[in-house]
Amino acid sequence: MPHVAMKALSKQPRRRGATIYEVARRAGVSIATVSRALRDSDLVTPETRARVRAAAEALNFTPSRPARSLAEGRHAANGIVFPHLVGPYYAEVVLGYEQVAADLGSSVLILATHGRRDAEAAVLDLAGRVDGLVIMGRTVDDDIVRRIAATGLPLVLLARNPVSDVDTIQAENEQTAQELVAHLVEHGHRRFAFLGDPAASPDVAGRYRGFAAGLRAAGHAVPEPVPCALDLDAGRAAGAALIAGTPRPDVVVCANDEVALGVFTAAADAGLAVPDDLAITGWDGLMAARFAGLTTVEQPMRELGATAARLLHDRITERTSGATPGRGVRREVLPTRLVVRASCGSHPGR
Amino acid sequence: MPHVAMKALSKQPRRRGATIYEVARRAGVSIATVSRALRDSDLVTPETRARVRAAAEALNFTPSRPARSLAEGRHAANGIVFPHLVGPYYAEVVLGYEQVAADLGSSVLILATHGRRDAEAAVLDLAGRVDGLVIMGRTVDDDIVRRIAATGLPLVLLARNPVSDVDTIQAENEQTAQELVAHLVEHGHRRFAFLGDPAASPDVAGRYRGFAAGLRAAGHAVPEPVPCALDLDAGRAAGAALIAGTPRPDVVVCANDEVALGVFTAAADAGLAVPDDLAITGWDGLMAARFAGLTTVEQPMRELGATAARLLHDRITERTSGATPGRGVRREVLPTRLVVRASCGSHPGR
DNA sequence: CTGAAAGCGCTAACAG
DNA sequence: CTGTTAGCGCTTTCAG
Repeated sequence: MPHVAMKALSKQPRRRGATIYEVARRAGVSIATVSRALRDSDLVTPETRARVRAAAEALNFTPSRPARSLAEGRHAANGIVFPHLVGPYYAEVVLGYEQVAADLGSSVLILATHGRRDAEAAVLDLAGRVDGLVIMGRTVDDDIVRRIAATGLPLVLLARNPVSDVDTIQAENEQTAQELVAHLVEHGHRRFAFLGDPAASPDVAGRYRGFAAGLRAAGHAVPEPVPCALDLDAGRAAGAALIAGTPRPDVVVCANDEVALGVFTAAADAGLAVPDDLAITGWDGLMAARFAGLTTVEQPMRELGATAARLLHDRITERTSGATPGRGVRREVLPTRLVVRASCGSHPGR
Repeated sequence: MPHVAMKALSKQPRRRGATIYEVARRAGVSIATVSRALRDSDLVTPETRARVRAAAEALNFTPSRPARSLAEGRHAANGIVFPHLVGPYYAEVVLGYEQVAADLGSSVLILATHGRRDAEAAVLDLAGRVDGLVIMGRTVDDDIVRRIAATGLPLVLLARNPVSDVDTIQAENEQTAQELVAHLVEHGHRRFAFLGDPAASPDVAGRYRGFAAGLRAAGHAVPEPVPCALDLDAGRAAGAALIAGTPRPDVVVCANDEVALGVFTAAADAGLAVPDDLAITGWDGLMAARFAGLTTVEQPMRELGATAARLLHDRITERTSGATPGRGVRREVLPTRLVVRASCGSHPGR
């Protein structure tokens, strides 16, 4: 029995809905004409187009995306890889990305690597589904990035250290951190602590560098960073430890807002008043920071994603149109802004 | 000139990286063997497999996803459609979704319809790229849902009213809202206001119904809802209007936390003390609510997404394996929980 | 303006 | 265990 017959017998149709062939038959034209008509080619009579459209509608026809992609050699989709979506930061970045990517006509695929057993394989797989990819920090190693870049897939690194000649977008860290410390020094704080792990993230590393520079500029000693995961619970635990230590710091500079908020909680647990007993600062500019009265550094989370999407799109079209391919690596650093609220010390003037 | 030659002349290769043919040649086997070896079929000698793997690695080969999908008749991907990613709610839901979808072996596509000129077309396009789809409320009309369902694409509705016989997952609204109101009544509040538009979202509608029921149960009159978009700024504006009105309400029950936080701001602007001059409640259980001391109703945002992903996965595999197809529609309602904090009134006992 | 036919790169029968 | 080959559904020449 020829397997063609076999196929006819199988229960599950291999495809949902109609194919271009059925539309063609129904409209009394060839599949080529259907293809043209449906994509507004001007090589089709308005009449024919109408007939084809009617047939397509009647059959509730949608072209098969894989078939289209295979034939066209492109996916009309791009993706973004980030560690996780816990907390507002990555969510905002991804939103900014989706917003412009979709406006630019691409579908967007997302991949959170955190806790994934086989993050590398997942990223590699993703790379095969898109026309371009944004890869954030703390996801996969540089050699994976290199390997993907080697295939010629347009790539943009986000909040991550540059790798060979791949475009990179980051937010400013060092300078604003230094500014923050200068402000804290003005408050008269003397015993500083830094909560966060510079080794775990380029952003945190930058913030710590600025922190250290600011302290040095003021003639203070620079404490070692206190490693801490970037979430509420870790912040609370680390904060409690810091508070219990001797001598207790005057101020703890946290690697992000969630850690800072965790320290807030620890301070409350210990019956300490913020900022008088303990001053606290964060980083990111979350909504929660605002309502907690947390001094922080706002970074343009949404804009980071949006910028990445735009840059990626440029690279993709550049590549397609063969125009000025790879006119030099691009490195963008988006500005951040110190937002002073109550948690860093008393501001009598306000 | 035959177009085969043309092709050879074009600058841009239609495909990045090697094809299965090159790997086959390099490994000295057929493409079928390469395909098998790379997918761990047990119909291949360990030796052969090794040789193929080596060749593939050397060529930095990754199978073309469209080609695979076309041949297999499936995408190994599914998607979720939501209105936007502004604020933590949708982000959490999407995270929960991504988490389990990825664990279950699918790539995930996301689509935010908000502000999209052609949301319907985008959703239809998405539908063509996935093996199954989760559609949230406030995205596209029911007839689009029906149209997609008609193609046989597995579908799950989330935080949205049921449509024909499509599976649906929602969070409990009415009952907990009633419970919330009962608590407020105990506080002695008399003049209630509801901030949010029941017509704009099934969730808000449910909350308003519960609000009304609670008031009725307490023998209070039920005020009309005050329409309000679900974000900070809208909440602040609407809150200001409410505060300026006569008589000023004792308590404003907000459709979500962001609106409530906006009202907080408005109260601060007006110099009113919360909860003594004005009590406020929210809904969702955001991190910011915690730090603002906002009484709210926690809903399992992450779990909503996760549950949707699981249900969708079940439906997809069910369909594929031809097992008990569509064993009745499924409707799940996830529980929510009242979280009392300071904003709803004084709690002397605490 | 329309049709025929050649792929796009891979999977899965089928036949060794 | 491995190779041959027929599609998967659509786009795009190349000829009318």
